[in-house]
Amino acid sequence: MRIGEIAALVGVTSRAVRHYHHIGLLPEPARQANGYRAYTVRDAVLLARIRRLTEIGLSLDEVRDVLADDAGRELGEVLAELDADLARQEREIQERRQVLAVLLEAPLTSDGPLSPALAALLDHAPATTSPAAAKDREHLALLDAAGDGAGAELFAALRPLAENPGVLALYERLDALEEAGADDPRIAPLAAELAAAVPDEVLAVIPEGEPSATGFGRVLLDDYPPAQRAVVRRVMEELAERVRRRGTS
Amino acid sequence: MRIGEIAALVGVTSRAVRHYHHIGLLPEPARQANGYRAYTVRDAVLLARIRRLTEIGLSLDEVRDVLADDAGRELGEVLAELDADLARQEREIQERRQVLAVLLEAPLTSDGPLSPALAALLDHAPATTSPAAAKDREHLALLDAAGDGAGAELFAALRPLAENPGVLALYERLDALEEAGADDPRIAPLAAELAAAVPDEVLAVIPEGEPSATGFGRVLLDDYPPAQRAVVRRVMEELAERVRRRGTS
DNA sequence: GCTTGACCTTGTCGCAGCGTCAACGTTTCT
DNA sequence: AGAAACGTTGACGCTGCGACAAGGTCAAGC
Repeated sequence: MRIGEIAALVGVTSRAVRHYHHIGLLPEPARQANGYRAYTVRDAVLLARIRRLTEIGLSLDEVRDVLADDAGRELGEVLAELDADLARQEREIQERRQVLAVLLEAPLTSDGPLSPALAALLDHAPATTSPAAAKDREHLALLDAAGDGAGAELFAALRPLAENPGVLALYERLDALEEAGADDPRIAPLAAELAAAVPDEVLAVIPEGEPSATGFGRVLLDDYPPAQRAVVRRVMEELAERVRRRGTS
Repeated sequence: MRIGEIAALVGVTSRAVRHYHHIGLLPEPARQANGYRAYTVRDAVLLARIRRLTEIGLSLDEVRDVLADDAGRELGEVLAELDADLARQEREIQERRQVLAVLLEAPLTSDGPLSPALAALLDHAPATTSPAAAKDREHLALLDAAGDGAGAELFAALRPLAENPGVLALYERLDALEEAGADDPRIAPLAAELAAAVPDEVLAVIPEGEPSATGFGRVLLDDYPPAQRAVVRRVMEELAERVRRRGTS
């Protein structure tokens, strides 16, 4: 038999047979005078076993192991392990499909899919075209994807703030500072009002230490032009101060 | 932000971030004087969206598509397609696990897993140490894995032959011819008795044409030493003759 | 005898999504 | 000042072959 014949007989491609030779899974048969590989029925039987095992789902390495110690014992182990692996994959797929089902249900935001916690928060926030609000939403989305899962509590704690209609005016006052200098007189009062609007529940979620020391806080500040940055820094300082007072009282 | 910071913030590895740069998924940020990449919050937000999408199961190409036209419309299509794909995978896994369950149930043969049809046949065949019988089983296993699924009917048709206790004696007479010449006088009578033992049901499954013309028949013959080959060839010819007589009658 | 087409040969690249060196420069802590 | 922990580019590795390149071989038809 030549390679095309044995491949067709067993139901694999010639390329696969050569691949099995290359990785030492199937021994190279003798050659004819013209250099063609000359296969025997033994080879075909072995190749057929390889095909059966790969069809079940074994990797070529596992096939090699199973063929190596030709007791049937190892096969049992490998199959059991494979079944466990498939069961795990099945669970993973089901979980992902559940996530997908939720996402397909919800209206699609332009920021891509969000966690349910954040989606709920944004749902309750009023519609606005304020750039500062948009930036805030981006920052929340970033925190959402940060992966540590700590965002959920924060989002829940922010719910009263989102429902507070006075926040819109504060956002507009922040927008007005986009081109202002760091010494603008509007900074101090706006920061005070913003800090006052933050509900106490949020304080419990704020991480310890100076806010600008953590990478996240510093990076957020860098995202703002000078006057806005001054406002945000003051708000963060004020909140940190409230955390300290609360911790000692 | 430097690369390690943005990676930790979003929850991916630095290597992944560089990979996204390499494939053009995430634009390269400006560099600091020392050559380090300097990331902004914009980059982090974009990277976070990438992470959310890949976590859902999108390929990087699909992520690129979704980010490209930033309507939410394409995302819906991609997600639906992804869900369909996952559903398909889930079915495949379930089917393979069912196959596995059958295999784990049955006693493990040294020839590896067999189709249920062949396993049933070999279950009903008497135990023997005859080399010819072993070779026969190998050939059947080969046919079993040949993949065209045509083996199942043949195996069912062979059931009476397997249960025929006289077959053992015939196998032994075939074994005795292992070293014999092609002109041995025992060839003709053995071939006749073997052919007679083959039940009529088998004839319906034998493929048309001269048996030695098909690759499989010729190859099987080559697997035998001369005298045994002569026997097998005569049996095949005899069966072909019976097929013809049956077809015309 | 010559061409055509269907085989065969070895060797290499490609695929998805990074992990993991290598070999080297920068920053930072002690 | 030295070490540890960052950063840089570049390249190979993993799975299981498919696809191509650049030929050599063989049977059949003209």
